[in-house]
This record gives sequence, structure tokens and C-alpha cells, in this order.
Amino acid sequence: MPELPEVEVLVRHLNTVLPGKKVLRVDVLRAKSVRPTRPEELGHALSGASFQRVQRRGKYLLFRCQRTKQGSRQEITVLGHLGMTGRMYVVSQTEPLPRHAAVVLNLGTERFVFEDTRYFGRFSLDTRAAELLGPEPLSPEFVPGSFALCLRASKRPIKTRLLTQDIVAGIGNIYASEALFQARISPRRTCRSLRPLEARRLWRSIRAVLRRAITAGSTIPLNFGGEGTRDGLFYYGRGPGAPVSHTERLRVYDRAGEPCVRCKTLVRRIVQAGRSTFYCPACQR
DNA sequence: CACCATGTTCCTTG
DNA sequence: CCAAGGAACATGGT
Repeated sequence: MPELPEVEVLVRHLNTVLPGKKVLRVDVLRAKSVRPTRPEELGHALSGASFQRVQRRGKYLLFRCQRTKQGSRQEITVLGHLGMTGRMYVVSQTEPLPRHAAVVLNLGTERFVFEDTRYFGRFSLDTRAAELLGPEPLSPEFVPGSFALCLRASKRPIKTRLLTQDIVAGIGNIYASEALFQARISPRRTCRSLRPLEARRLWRSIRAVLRRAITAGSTIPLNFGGEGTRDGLFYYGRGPGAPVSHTERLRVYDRAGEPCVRCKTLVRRIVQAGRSTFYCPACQR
């Protein structure tokens, strides 16, 4: 899925098109995508409501909406998650719906589309998942001392632990490899084996890598709409004028067999907890 | 056909 | 009870 940076960039984009728009009708084409909310429930809550702003928490999107019910204001929050293949965008009503449209909101002349090929994502009234997350890596809540302390409590490999979202939110399979590469720490090290200095270095790398990615994604022209073919460029398709390749952005991810950008040793791919990890066996100890 | 995929949750095992 | 690993979910690309 889109990880924290991709979601952040999407949220910033949606905030330029969504606030003020009113939901005239809700079409749930895949009941699974709104679980555990029932489709009628979502339609009932969201019909007639207006978008105010979109926020991000980890990889989750929070759509803050407002509805006037007999004079009194009612706040409604929809929790969104892109899963592995989700996209959310606003397009004209005349645009044909994609094959895997999961939820469609009629906004008048436009519509909001949540499309999701594999249906791992969500668009739901149940916001509990976002409340169980660890600290936001780019907020002051993410403190190096507490981070180091959390790591001491786990015997798991650091790479798989970064993916659980409870020590820190928003890191996925790509940026876990990237952060460990920048910190020069082997993904196979157990959390508790990290020296305080290494934990601190990882803390810094996590923030630097995520920040960098957000900046890159905000700079490149992206195609947020439904038409764009996903070509790996920051998850979305290219917009007009975007560079041909994004590979410069990621230093180790998906580079098995290529020379390490730092020492030329060949980058290695291993599997941890069923997922690919990429690292340089020489730089990362 | 085989294997791979930017995620989360549930089940089993130790 | 807890932690860790694996399967499941579902579809498409190579």
C-alpha cells in the first residue's frame, strides 16, 4: 500500500478538492470495503453531509464531515485505508467507473471514487483502528527515548517490528528497508540488540526518509485521477512533465543484485515474516 | 503455471 | 497470557 508519505500526499491533494463538497448519494458497490459498517448505515450517515477537511493518521485517512440535522450540527468521521491497491479521487460524473469501484459518492457534477482492485482497503464509520496506532513519526509524540525503550522490549527482528504500527505508525515494507539502510542497521538484528545510539540513529532515519518521500511526492507532478496507470511513481501514475523514473528515490528497495549506492556491495533480498526485505550486507550490520 | 506485489487481521504454535 | 510466524483476504502483472 501506499505508506505514510503516499497517504500524506494524497490527503494534501484531497484537501484542495474535497472541503465544501456535499454528498448527495452514497453507492456502496462492495460491502466488504465498508466493513464493519453496513452499506445502508454509511449511506444514512453520509448522505447530506459536507466534507470539511481530510486528516491522516499513520496510513489511515480521516474524512471529517458535517451535517445539519434539524438545525443542530452533527460531526461525522469516515475512516479510509488504501490497503495494497486502493485509490481515492474526485472526477467528473461523466468519467466511467473503474472495474473495481468499491464506494462512490455523488457530489453533484463530480463524484468521489474509492477504487480498490484487491479490496483490502476500507471506507468505514468505524474509526477504532486509527486509535490503536503508535505515535506519528513526524510529530513531537515520537520521542527517541521512548522509541529506544520500546525496542528493548522486543526480541523480534527490527524490520518486522517496524511494520506492526504500534511502536511507530505509518511505516510499510518499502520505507522499513529504506530507513534501516540509511541508519546502517541490519534488518535481521533483534530490536533489543540495538544500542541506544543505533536506536537514535534509526529514529532519525525514519523521520528523514519519510520527510524526504513526502517532499518528493509533493514536488513530482502526479496523476491522482482514475485514468493514471500506476507505474510505481510514488504509487500514483505520472502527471504531465513527471520524470520517467522514480528509482532514484529508493536506495535499496527492489534493488536486489544491484550495487549498493554507498559501497558497491550487491544489495540482497531476504524474506522476513513472509515479506521481502532489501539491504546491503556490508553497510548494514 | 509459478511467483510476486507499497497491508491488516486472524489463527496457530511455542 | 504473550510473542512470533504464517495464512487468508483478492486480483493482476511478469
